[in-house]
Amino acid sequence: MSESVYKTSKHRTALLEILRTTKTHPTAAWLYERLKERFPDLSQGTVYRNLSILAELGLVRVLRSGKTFDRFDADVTPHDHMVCERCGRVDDAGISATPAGEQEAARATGYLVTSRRLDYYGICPDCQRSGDR
Amino acid sequence: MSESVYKTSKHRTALLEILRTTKTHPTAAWLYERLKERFPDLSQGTVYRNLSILAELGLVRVLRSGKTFDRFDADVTPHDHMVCERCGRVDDAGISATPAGEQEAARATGYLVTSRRLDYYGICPDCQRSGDR
DNA sequence: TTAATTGCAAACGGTTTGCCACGTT
DNA sequence: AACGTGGCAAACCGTTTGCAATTAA
Repeated sequence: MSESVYKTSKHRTALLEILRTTKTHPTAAWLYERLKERFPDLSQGTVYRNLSILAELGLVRVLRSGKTFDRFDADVTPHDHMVCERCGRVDDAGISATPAGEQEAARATGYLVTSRRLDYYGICPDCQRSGDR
Repeated sequence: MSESVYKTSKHRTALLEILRTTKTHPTAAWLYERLKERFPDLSQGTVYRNLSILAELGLVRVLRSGKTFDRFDADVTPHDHMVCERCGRVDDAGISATPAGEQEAARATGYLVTSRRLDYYGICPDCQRSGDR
């Protein structure tokens, strides 16, 4: 996990491919199921290992969401997220709004700010429709 | 955990008190240690149970941070956070910046936005000082 | 050949939960 | 008496890791 020179691997390549053609910010479990279709004797460890390598390479973003499990995003350009508090779904919120307060916050706290994450929480259209509760 | 009418409890009261007089956004483990000083035969379950009750009552905010464990905040007014990527420390970022993009994002995605969380990531002053790596 | 990759299964670690005794109302 | 609360320990569950076999370079 230190100075490795990563070799290419079918699994990792396929994993990234799936991630890039998926807009739903999948969980590791979902990716595992999806990838297992192509590699029947795939193990969870492989998925987790490769996700962390992809994240290390900056090819994937880890969204540690409000729920207990992580979600992953192959779109590493800065953008915000909408998190549904009912069903846990995560959508893109479009272009990231004002980094306005960033400099101010950095100055006030003395932090060296390298990135930021903005998540909106609410109810997704589907859950609004299927009303109740 | 549904329609309970909570009774007062020394443990819960003390927990909230500690939380309110602490600016460091403690972890459950830290709170457990702290509270154990006052209640020597305290168990972890009690801390977790009470934290979740306090959260349910809106008296505490759960900051599911970039790290693997949660942090808790008794300041439930809207404000953002600075997360140190080196040591995991979490500070307040001061007054929350304008929710400028919020309406736009809500309109674009169809979400009913109820709240948002803005976290800045970077290096805290201490870690900047103790340089290296 | 050499080091990265994988499957497997056990381990990890923070959090949750079932059980029963105790405390509050 | 009725029911929330707490201690204890086991269970949970997403994730990590050690190991031996496999595979890419």
